Amino acid sequence: MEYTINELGKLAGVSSRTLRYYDEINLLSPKRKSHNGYRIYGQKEVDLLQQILFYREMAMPLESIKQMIESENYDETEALQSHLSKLRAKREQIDVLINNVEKTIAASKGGVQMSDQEKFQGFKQNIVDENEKKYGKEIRKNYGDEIVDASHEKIMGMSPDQYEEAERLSRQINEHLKIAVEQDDPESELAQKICALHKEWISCYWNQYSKEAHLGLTQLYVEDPRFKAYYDEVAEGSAEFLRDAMKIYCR
Amino acid sequence: MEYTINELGKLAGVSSRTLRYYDEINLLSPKRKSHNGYRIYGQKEVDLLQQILFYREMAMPLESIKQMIESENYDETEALQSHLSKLRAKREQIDVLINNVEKTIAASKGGVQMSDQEKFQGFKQNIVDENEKKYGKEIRKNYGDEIVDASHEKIMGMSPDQYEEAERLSRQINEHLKIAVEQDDPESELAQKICALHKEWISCYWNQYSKEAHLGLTQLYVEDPRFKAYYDEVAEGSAEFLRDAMKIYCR
DNA sequence: TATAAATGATGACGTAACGTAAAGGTCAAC
DNA sequence: GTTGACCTTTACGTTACGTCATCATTTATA
Repeated sequence: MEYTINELGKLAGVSSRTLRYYDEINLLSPKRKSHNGYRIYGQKEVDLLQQILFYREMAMPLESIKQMIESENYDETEALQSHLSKLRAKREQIDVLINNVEKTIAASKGGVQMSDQEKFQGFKQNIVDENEKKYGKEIRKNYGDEIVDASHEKIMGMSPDQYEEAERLSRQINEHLKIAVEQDDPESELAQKICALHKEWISCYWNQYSKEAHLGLTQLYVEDPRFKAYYDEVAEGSAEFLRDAMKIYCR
Repeated sequence: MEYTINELGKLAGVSSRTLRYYDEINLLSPKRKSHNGYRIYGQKEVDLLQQILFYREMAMPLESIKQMIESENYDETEALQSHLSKLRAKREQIDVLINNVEKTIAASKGGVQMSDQEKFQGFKQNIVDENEKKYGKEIRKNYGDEIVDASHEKIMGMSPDQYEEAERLSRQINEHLKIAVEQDDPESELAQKICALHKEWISCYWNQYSKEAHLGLTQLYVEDPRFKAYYDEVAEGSAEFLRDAMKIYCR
């Protein structure tokens, strides 16, 4: 089947402007242009648009969608599996929200009290979304979709206590790092303690821990300018220091 | 409890910029400013923010949220009930999407075929969203939340056939209207037939039909400049004509 | 067959909901 | 007494389109 821009738009529930925009940013170009310059979309484009809309539904920025689709190691079936897990996570989030609203109604009716913390249960999704926006591409490139999705699911399921614990660990690591970088000895007791803390910390986000993945992560801290910037903020050169210490720790 | 801007932001999972922006547009202002000009939020603001985030989660534009909250007949419990029904609708949409993805996986693996129509099942949400954006405020003002939400739920549940039927009716009405307005007789057979068709048409969207609501709707067509523009597009003065014909029809 | 209406194209400007950076005030802590 | 953590306002940038305006082409109708 071939479709004109409006036909495809109607089929998929998007405007023709949207399709023109997608063409403009090279996200989805028509199969060909007819002699009069009209955009003609074919079967392949229909399927691709479906994929794109899946990702868009998940609030992924178009730029990231583009990267994903363009990457050579893009596997459609894998992508669909990732969709599924994300959709399931989203449904769970909504269940949390439903629960929250029901609680709120009960609280407004009866005398049941809700803590301010509780009132924002279910909005934590935002953290995951932000994560996706900021680091999505690189992490997914390095670790694959399943791990990232699993991590996000884990965050979503975290209780306030667990979340607080992770934050506390993170602060502790950073404080120690500042001192350790000064001393500049990756073999020192402090450096190795930091590695242990860091292991604890990432275990808050990962489902299964492996030395290889952990070492790979600290390497990513050095290579990715945004992670690097974060650690340089903590202490100049702490990304490199952490990686060197981790090399020793992971032996 | 009192919170500074960052404390509240952390609690609710939004940025301080967001809170400042909400203050700027008078959506959520702090309880008071401390002597040094810092924004201080109190209990009432915490609760209101929770409400706002609920609506935002449903992709409602902030401007509409503002209108809702500001309207005198804003009833918190009622609003929460409306949240619930919307969340449930959203969960159903996600179920449709999950179904869709599973089908797509099956189609890519086995020989099962999927029609292009089917490929975009679940994205229909967009229609509802757009509706909300364009007409949300006025209709909600006139008809209350339950009716609007119920209507949206009904649209979400429509099969492609049903949807096509509604579209067909709409086109038919418009064609007849063009002729009838020319003749300019609201009592004519044609005019009354149009009313019957229009009843059929809105019954596609409404759960329970009433003459009063129907008459009210055609009155809204005359009063609201956007509906009016739509009907003037069909035929100059057709909004008024339709209302006049409906007055007779509803007797 | 002429002409109106629908559909397409390409700019170009507008918008919502913030992000982000610049420039500067305030306050606890070392 | 100055450093660093928060706060302020001002202002420009961004994403994903919506919405004209203007022009070409295609299709339906008089």
